[in-house]
Parts: sequence; C-alpha cells; structure tokens
Amino acid sequence: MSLKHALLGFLDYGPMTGYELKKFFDTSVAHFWNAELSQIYPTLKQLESEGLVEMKVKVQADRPNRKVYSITDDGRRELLDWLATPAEPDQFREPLLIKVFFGATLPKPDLIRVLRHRAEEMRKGIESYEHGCSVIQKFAAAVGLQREAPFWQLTIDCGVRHCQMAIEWAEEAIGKIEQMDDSAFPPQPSGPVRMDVRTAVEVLDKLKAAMPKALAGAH
Amino acid sequence: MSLKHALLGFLDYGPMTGYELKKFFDTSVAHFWNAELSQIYPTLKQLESEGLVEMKVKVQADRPNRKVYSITDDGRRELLDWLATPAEPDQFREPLLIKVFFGATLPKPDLIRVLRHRAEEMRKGIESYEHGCSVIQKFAAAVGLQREAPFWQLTIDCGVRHCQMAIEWAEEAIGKIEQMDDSAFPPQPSGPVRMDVRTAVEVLDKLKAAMPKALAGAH
DNA sequence: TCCAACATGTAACCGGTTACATGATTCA
DNA sequence: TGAATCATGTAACCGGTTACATGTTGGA
Repeated sequence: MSLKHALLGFLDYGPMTGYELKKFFDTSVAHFWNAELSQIYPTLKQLESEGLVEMKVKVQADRPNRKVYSITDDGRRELLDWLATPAEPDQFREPLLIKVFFGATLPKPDLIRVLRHRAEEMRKGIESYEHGCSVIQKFAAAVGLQREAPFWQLTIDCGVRHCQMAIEWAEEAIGKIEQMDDSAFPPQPSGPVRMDVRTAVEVLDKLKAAMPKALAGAH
Repeated sequence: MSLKHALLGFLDYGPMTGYELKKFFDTSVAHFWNAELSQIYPTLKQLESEGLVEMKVKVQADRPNRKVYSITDDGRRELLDWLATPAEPDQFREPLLIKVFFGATLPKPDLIRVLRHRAEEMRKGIESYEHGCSVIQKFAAAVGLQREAPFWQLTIDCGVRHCQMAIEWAEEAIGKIEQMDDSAFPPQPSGPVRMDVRTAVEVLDKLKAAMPKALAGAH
C-alpha cells in the first residue's frame, strides 16, 4: 500500500495531524495521488499500531483536540527501505481504450468525438500542471525545502509528458480513422452474429500457447 | 463500470460463455484491461438481470454445462451509447512518483536504481507490445474481423507510446539527478524535524485559496 | 501419476470513494 | 443566516484480486 509510505514521507518532514497531512496531499501530490481523510485517519492508526509513527494528543480549548503524529526510527527505516525498492509494475488500465478497441462498432464521427474530447482534456491537464509547477516553487521557497523542489518538479514533468503523449496519440488516431475506408464502419442494421466463436476460440488457444507470457506483465 | 461494457462489446461479436470471454480478454485487451473469471461470472448475471444479455444453458454429457450468453437489442443500444460517450477522466495514480517525490530522502544511487528499473521494465513492455501486435493481426485474419484490426492496433500504439514516454522521462530524470549537487542528498544522520509545519500549512492554505481548482481534475 | 483444460461459481479481503455524524468558531 | 474551517471519525459501498470448492477428461 503506497498510502502508508506517502504518509511516512510527509511525516518525515515534521510531525503533524491527519488533517494537515490531507492539505499536503491536496497541494503537492494531488496530480498523481489522492487521499481522503476517511482513509488517512484509519491508516495513521494502523501505522501507530505497527510502531512506525507515534501520536500525541494536543488538547485544545475551543477546537477539537489535535492528534499529532510523528515518524519513529522504525518508521524512517521502513520509509527508506520502501523508497529504495524498485516498484512492482502495476497493471495498466485505460477505460478509454475499450471504446477504441470496439471502435468499429460505432459510427466514425462518434469515435472521433470521443478522441477529440480526450485530447482536449489532456490540454487542460497540461495547463494545470503549469500552474502546479509555480505552486511547488513558491511552497519550497516559503518553507525551506528547496532541496526537495527539483524532485517535486520531476513528478510534474512526468505528468506533462503523459498528457503530451496522450494528445499526440489521440491526434494521430483521429488522422488514421479519418483516412479509413467508410466500409470499415457499422453495417447499418448491425447484424446479430458476425463471427464463428468456436473457431475463434480455437485460434485464441493456439495464439495463447505461442505467447511468451510477456503480455500479461506489460505496463 | 467498464467491465460490463467490455463484456457487451465481445458478446456483440457473437454469443459465448464466461469461460470463452475470459480467453478473449486474455489475448486481446490484456495489455490495458484485465478480468478474472470470479468477476466475469457475477457480472454476466447482473447484465442478464438488467436485460442486456440473454443466457441459454447448453447441456453437455461429460463436461460441465455451458451457459451461453448473447447480447440483446437493449444491450447493443447500451453498448453503442456508452462507446459514443466521452470517458470521464479518471484519477492518474502512479506509485512510482511517490518514490521520486520523496527522492531527497534517500541516497542518490538508490533513486537512480529505481528509475533505471522502471526504464528497463518499459523496454520489456515495448517488446511484448510488438508481439501482441502480430497476435492481433493473425487473430483478425483467422476470424474474419479484419475491419476491427486497425482499432485494436490503435490500442497497442497507445501502450507503446506510454512506454516510450516513460523511458524518455526516466532517462531525463536520471540525467538531472546525476547533475544535482551532492549536498542535495540525505543529511547523514537524517535529522528528525526539518520543517516548521505550522507556517508550512499556512502557506499551503494560501496557495490552495489561489488555486483555480484545476489541479484536482488533472489526469 | 499428475497436471492442464473445461466450466462453473462463492467468500474473503483490499484499497479507495461517498456519505454520514458531531460540534464549535469565524467570516462574508 | 449560512457557509467554510477546524478536527475527528464510522459505515456502506464498489471494483477488483486471491483463495477456495467441485468434478470430469485427456495428455505428458
């Protein structure tokens, strides 16, 4: 679970409450990681029971009491350990590609609209990353964590690149689709069965047997 | 839920069982979508209760009976509808970026190793996509779905681009990290508190107030 | 003999989201 | 007056993964 280690990472900056941690999440890693308070609170409890963080209650008069968490030596060790361990590749999931995969099922302009929408979204994404970039610079300067700013910047770079590649792909795809023969598009009544499933499955089996089990772990 | 619509998409090729659907998943959309039988079976039941698919039991002598599902007119309408609706942007989650974000916390070579590992992974990814590409061509030819092959190819293109951008980013990041001043790396004993959290939170609040709520929806 | 394929499922768990609950304070 | 901030949580749900259960047949 990455949330645990993200919490440890922030607590390594200094002791704070769950509420404050949420603020850090929202302003600094929101572009690639989200966390809700309802998840942060129980996770902090868990970290405490594992001895990776410590908690002290700060009684307050007119406001609810604060539970201030700080990282322990064990916690710092665990954090360092996790950071230095190359990440296990997680399955690449992209719902949009399902729509593209079945693109022959729907009218050409509909699919193109879906792709244009994606490109537009990604353009907005880049804009907001540009904003996030200045936020990070200001924050680092104001707080005295200039050493970490370049690393924060790398995470933004990754996001920007992701958007750029998505835009390029979408535009290229639109171009290819526009050039496609119109006969490649829906047979007007959309007949009921268009494939012999039995022989298809046989072919699939043969292909699967010949697969070097590479596809499975592709991300 | 995309799984429902992916199932409808395949059932639109022709009637089949959950077991056969799993095979289609494994050989054709595995690179961007996975599905387990334990998820497929109940989802098919649900689709049936919604009237989007129909089921007929084929009794078999020596093997377990087959439950053959086929898409209904309602199901095809639902599929077309979903395909033509631009996808809602889903949160971009990248655990690796957490490691990079806290990169200043760990020794330079450790972080570089993590990034090299990612680049290596992505290179393998491209290889397996190249294989997947030929699989798709063969399958389309063998089964008479040549019309859909170019769309399948687009999904592979997207995967390849994703890997390419990840490699470029990782290599650029390694370059930048190598050029960093060594003083940017861990203060040997890794002191306990390095930041005034209170003032930091104040700054965060100001930054958040000035944010055009753009970052939240960035993918 | 033992494993894979065929074919169906259930149950437990896991990480994450949404909704709900409490209750004072401050600011528009 | 009503919303936002402070500060903590619980409960329900949701999509997905892992593990478990059953029982036959055919091939290495």
